[in-house]
Amino acid sequence: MVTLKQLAQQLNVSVSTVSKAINNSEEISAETIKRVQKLATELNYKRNKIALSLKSNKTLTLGVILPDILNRFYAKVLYGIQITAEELGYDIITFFSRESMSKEIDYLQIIGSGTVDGVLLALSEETLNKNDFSHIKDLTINNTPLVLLDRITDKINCDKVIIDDFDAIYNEVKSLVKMGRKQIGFITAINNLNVGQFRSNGYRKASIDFFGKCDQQLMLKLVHQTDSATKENSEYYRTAAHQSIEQFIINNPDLDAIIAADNISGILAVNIGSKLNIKIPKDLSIVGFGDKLTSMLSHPQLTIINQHAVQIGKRSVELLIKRINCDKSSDNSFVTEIIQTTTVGGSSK
Amino acid sequence: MVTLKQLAQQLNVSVSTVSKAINNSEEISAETIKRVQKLATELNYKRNKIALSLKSNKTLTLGVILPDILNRFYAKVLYGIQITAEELGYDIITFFSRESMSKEIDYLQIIGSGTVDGVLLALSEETLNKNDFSHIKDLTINNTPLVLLDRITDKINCDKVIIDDFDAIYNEVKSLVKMGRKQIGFITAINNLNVGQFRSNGYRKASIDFFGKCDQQLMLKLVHQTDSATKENSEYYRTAAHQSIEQFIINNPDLDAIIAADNISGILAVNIGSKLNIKIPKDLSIVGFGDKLTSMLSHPQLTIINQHAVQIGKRSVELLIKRINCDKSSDNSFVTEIIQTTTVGGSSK
DNA sequence: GTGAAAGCGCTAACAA
DNA sequence: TTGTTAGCGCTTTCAC
Repeated sequence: MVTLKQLAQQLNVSVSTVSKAINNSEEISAETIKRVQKLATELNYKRNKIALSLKSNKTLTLGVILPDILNRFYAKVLYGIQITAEELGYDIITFFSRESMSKEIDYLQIIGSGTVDGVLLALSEETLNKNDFSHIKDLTINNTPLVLLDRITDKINCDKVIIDDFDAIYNEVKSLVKMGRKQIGFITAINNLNVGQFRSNGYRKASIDFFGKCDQQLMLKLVHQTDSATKENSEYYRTAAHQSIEQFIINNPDLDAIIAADNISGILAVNIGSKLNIKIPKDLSIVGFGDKLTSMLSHPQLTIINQHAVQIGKRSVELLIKRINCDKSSDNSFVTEIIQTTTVGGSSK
Repeated sequence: MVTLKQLAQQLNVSVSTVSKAINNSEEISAETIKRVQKLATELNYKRNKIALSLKSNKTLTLGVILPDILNRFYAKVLYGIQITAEELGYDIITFFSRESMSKEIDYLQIIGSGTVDGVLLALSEETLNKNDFSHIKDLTINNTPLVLLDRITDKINCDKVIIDDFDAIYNEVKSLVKMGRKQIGFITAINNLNVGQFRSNGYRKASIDFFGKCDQQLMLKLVHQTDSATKENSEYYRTAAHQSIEQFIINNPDLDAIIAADNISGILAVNIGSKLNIKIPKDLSIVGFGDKLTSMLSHPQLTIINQHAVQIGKRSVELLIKRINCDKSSDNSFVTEIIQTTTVGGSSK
């Protein structure tokens, strides 16, 4: 790595002159600037980011902690984060907590040592279950801006970006009712997450509003312990979940619609329904979470609720950087931004 | 952020004493160490990574450039990278080139300014097409260790990690032949990538070896321009590719096996075959790339060739860090590591 | 056992 | 217009 010092020596000028010339300072004569910059490009000089960070106390780097990158939703979130961060001149340093609280703590420790200007975090399942957020409050003490996304908690005071989980399901039930569906079931494999709860609540409220009651028989709650992300839970889904869903469909022959709260149950339901020779979506309309690709991969096509994951990433970064740049003293109160979902494809168009 | 200086002032000792005490130096008396460390934890002192980097000329950070995180394969690669990097004490800073050469160049520029100790790179489609790698050679000049993974080129001299694309397909054909399949088709949507070519070549060679010829009629090459990653090419797959595959299957009624070179065509083929009321895998065995989850989501189940993406990420990091730590002068020649694929699930077990 | 000083690469206030 | 100096936070050599 060539340094200012080396350039200065070769050109017989001082380091500060070179520095100023590199930065096109008006203090420096046009000629010197030219000489300096010529040599700089020749020697492929790049200003050392580390040194700049030390001086300016800004790293232009954001820390990102996501629970699980193998979940397509978070992959899209990360995509949105990276693209947007880059547009705004920031790098991202990325961690995957694998739904583990201790990993989350480790990563926050690493991040807390001056490497980042701000943190984007989606809480791990374990953290949410234990309902303990002390490790995150350290950030606040350090005055590091934080944006919580998707997996959030009321217990931390910061900017947040979420999707309208409750409304998403509520509106989906409403729309299915409008299309003439008489018995709408609900499957969830994520009732242990707060987003999962919001979705269940949306279903319950809608059931009561539109059918006068919420029949527990129509709600299938799949329960499994969180595996490490590498295992992908695929064994669980392949066996236990598969059977439960099949039983659920068989036990409820009058079902003419199913809403799945997570992105895998929906696809499974389509496959199982199709195996059971049920006409989808004619006799059974199935709605799940996901995106266009998810929808395309299932056959017959699953109707999907698009969570606009990229948008969540994007808005989170925008909020975070705004917070980083805002005057600490002017205590702008924190905002919670709600990204609207939309329904696309399949049967409910 | 509390600094050594502040600790020193509060304790009425010098900065260097504090530094040594924090680092448990033997020069310092046990008592002082205790005093210092007590205050340090009290004030939540963390040594400033940036300052350390500047001093040591090591960042303990790796740069990662992947073409597309929405591709599950690369998501898994990234997962493997992060986990392994963390184990070895490194952070990762992540970029997605979106298959664009200019993005790749931008990112290498950013990375080239002293922020990372080494680079992990899977080349963008555009870079491979243009066959121009000058921007990458800059790294070599800078003496930044580089590991190319999955998408590689002979033109760059560095460590590489790839999967055995040729053999994977070759062996799959072999295994299908052994199971009595008489007419094996091949579908590829990635013939523009070098990995795609390897796979096609594996099919060709195997066809010639086992059937005495390679019938062009049995090879379907899907062509589409690269969209931005957000668009997910889903429109293309939903329409044009879907039709082409359907025609392909209809035009080749004697087909009793299909190998798909990419992870989407295989799933599409399953869905289309099932729509055409073909018994899968009894009458038509379909093999594609992917992982357990992919396989589980298709119905009937796709047989899949597992690329062990996590393993690729893991080995890449290990090679890179080994290279970072090795004596620059001792010119250990570069290695190319080949990760073996395996076939799982579905019909070919 | 402790401290002073130099230096990593850079910028910026101030001096010349 | 150019150069000198100090300092960002830390480590490390060398005095004391």
